[in-house]
Amino acid sequence: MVTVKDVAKAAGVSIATVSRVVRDEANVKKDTKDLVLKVIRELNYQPNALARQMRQQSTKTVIVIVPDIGNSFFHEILFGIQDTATKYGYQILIANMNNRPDVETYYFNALLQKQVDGVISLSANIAKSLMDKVANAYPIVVACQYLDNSDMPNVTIDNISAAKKIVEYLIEQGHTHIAHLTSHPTALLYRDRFNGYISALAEHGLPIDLELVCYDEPSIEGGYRQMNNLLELGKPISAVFAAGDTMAIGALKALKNAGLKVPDDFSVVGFDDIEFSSIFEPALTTIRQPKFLIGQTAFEKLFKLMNGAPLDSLKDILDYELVIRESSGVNRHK
Amino acid sequence: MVTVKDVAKAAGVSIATVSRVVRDEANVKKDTKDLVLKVIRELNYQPNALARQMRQQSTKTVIVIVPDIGNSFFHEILFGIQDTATKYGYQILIANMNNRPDVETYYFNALLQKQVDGVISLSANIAKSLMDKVANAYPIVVACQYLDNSDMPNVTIDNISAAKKIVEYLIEQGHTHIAHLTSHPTALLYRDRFNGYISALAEHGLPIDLELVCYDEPSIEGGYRQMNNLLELGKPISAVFAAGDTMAIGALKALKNAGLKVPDDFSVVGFDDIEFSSIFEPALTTIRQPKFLIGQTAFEKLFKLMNGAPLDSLKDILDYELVIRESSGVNRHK
DNA sequence: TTGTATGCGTTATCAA
DNA sequence: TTGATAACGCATACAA
Repeated sequence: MVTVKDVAKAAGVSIATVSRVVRDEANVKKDTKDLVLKVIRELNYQPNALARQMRQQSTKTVIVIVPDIGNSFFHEILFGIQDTATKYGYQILIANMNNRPDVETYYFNALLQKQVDGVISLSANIAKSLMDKVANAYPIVVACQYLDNSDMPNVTIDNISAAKKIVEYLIEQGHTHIAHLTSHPTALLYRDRFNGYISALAEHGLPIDLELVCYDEPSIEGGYRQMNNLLELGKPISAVFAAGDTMAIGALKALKNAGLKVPDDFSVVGFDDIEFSSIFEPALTTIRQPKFLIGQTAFEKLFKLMNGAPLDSLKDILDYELVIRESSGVNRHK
Repeated sequence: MVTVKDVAKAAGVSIATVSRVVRDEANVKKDTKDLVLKVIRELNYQPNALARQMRQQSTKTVIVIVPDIGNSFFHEILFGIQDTATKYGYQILIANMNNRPDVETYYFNALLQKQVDGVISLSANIAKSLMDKVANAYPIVVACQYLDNSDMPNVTIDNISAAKKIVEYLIEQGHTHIAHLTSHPTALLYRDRFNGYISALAEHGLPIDLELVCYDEPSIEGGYRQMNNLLELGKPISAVFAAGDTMAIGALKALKNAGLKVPDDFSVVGFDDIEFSSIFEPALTTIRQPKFLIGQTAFEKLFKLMNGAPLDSLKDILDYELVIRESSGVNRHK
C-alpha cells in the first residue's frame, strides 16, 4: 500500500506537505504542489479513508434504517436522502430491518461505535426510551413514522388530516358506509389515520361502526383477508379506506375475486401512493406522500444536527396530495 | 468518549488486558475478565470501530453496486447477500447507481480507499478494462450481469438456455409467430436472451423475422411503446417474449388498451419474475431467476476471495425455473 | 512555506 | 496470565 510516507520520500518533501496537497490546503507553493501531485499520480497513491476517519473521528457516512427495502414506498425517500447526502459529500449506509424490530437496536450500535455520523430512521418501532437516549447524544432524525410525546427531530405529513381528506372525498362521492382497513394500532401512524377516518365520518354525521374497522398485516395478503371478512359481514358497505396502498391492492383483488366491479360496485382508496398503485388495474386512488421531499428534508435536518447548527423547527410537516384514479367513484347503489 | 484507557485505569489492569476481554480472547483469568466486563458496563464503554478497522485495515464491510434500487428484481438478491454477509459478520453498503454508468466508477474508489473490503456489482456497465484492473487487485464479484471474455468471478443463470426454454414453451402452445421485446444490445445479457429466442425458433423450423424484434428501455413504458409498434405492423403475431418482466407488463397494458384479451387472443411471457409479476392481472408467465440464491452465492464467493481462499469455480451458473401463470396459453387463432 | 512531532483508539508483539 | 510498547496512516499544533 502506498502511503503519505512513500509519496513524501519520492517527492523529497515531508509528509505534512503531502497531506496538505492531498487536502488542497492553501499554503503550499505552486511548484511543490505540482511536484507532489505528479508523484501521487506516478505512485497511484490513494489516501486511506480509514486513517483519515480515525484521525477526524468522522466517517461522513449516515445510516438509514429502512423497515423493509422490498417496500417501494421507501425507495423514493431513499432517493431524496441520497440526493441530498451526495450534495454534501456524505455516503449513506442502507440498513434493512426486514421488519424485525430487534435489528433496529443493533444498528444503533453502529452509531455508538462511531461508524456513522448520524442516523435517519424510517421506523419508530424501537423502544421510545432508547430512541430518546440516543437522540440526546447523537444526530438522529425520524422520518415517515413518529412517536407519542417524543421530541425527536421528525419529518412527516399530517396523517390525521390526510386520512380525513380522502375519507371526505369518499363521502362527497355519496358513500355513507365506509370501511377501514388498517394495521398495528401500536404504530401512531395508523392510529392517526384511524382518527382522521373517524373525524370525517363524525363531522358529516355518518354512523360509526367499529365492526367495519379491520386490522391485519400491512400487506396485499392482509388487505385481501380483511376485505373478504368485510364482505362476509353482509353489511351495506360501498367503499373502503385502506391505511396503506398494499392493503388497498389486496382489497381490490378480493373484490375482483368476489365478482364485484370497481369502481362501479365499490370504491377503494389507499394511502402512500407507492409505485405499484398507478400501474395496477384499476389504478388506485390514494394519498400521495411527498416521498422525495421527505428524504431531502430529513437529510437537511440531520446535516444541521451533525454540524451543531440550530434547527428551524424540530418537526417538519410536509404537504400531501389526494390523487384520484380509477378505483373510486360515485356511489351508484344509494 | 470512553476508551480502553479509561476502562484499564478504572479496572486497574493494562489496556492490553481490556482489549483481550473485549475481543473475548482465551487467555484471560476468569476473575480479571469479570472485573473488566463489570467496568465496561459501568462506564458504558463502546469499542471504537474506526480505530479497530484502522488497525486491522479491514472494515468488514462490502459494497453492493445496484443499478437501480427502485427495481424490485434486485431486492431479493440484496436479501440473499445481506443474509450471508450477516452470517459472516459483514455489513453491506448499498450503492445505488440510479442507472448512471459513471457512478459505478465513483464507487470503486471506496474500494481503493479501503473503505470496504470487497465489491459485489450487479451491473457490468463499467468499462471492461477498469473492471479487470480492479478485479486483479481487489475482491470483486459480478452477479446477474456479466461481460464478454472477462475472467471476473461471476454468478448468473444461463440466459441463453432460459430464453430458449420459455420460447419453446410458447412454441409448444402452438405459437408460430412470436415477437421479442428487448433492450440495449450492448448488454451481453440481452444478446444472450436474444440468442436463446433465435435458437428456439430455428430449431423448430419457424421463420425468423427481425422486424418482430424490438428494442427499447427495459421499463413498462418501453414495453408499452414497442408492443404498440408491433400491433401496428399488422403481422399475424400471437405471442411475445419480453426480455424483462417490466417490458412484459408494458406489453400487457398495450394489449389491453388495444382491446385484445390475454391469454385468449395473445400470449405474453417475461423474464426475471419480479414481485410485480405475480400480482399484476393477468399474472405473468416468466423465467424465475433464483434471486436469493444468487445473492447468497455471490457473497460466499466474495468471502472466499477476501480471505484468499481458492474458488471452486470462477463462474457459477445457477438454475432457473419456468413459471407458468395467466398471461400465456394455447394459440387459438391457428 | 515547510518540517517535526504527537496523537487518534485499537490490536498485536514481545517480554515478563 | 499479564503488561509495556510499537505500530496502523493520517491530520495538525507548533516550530522553524
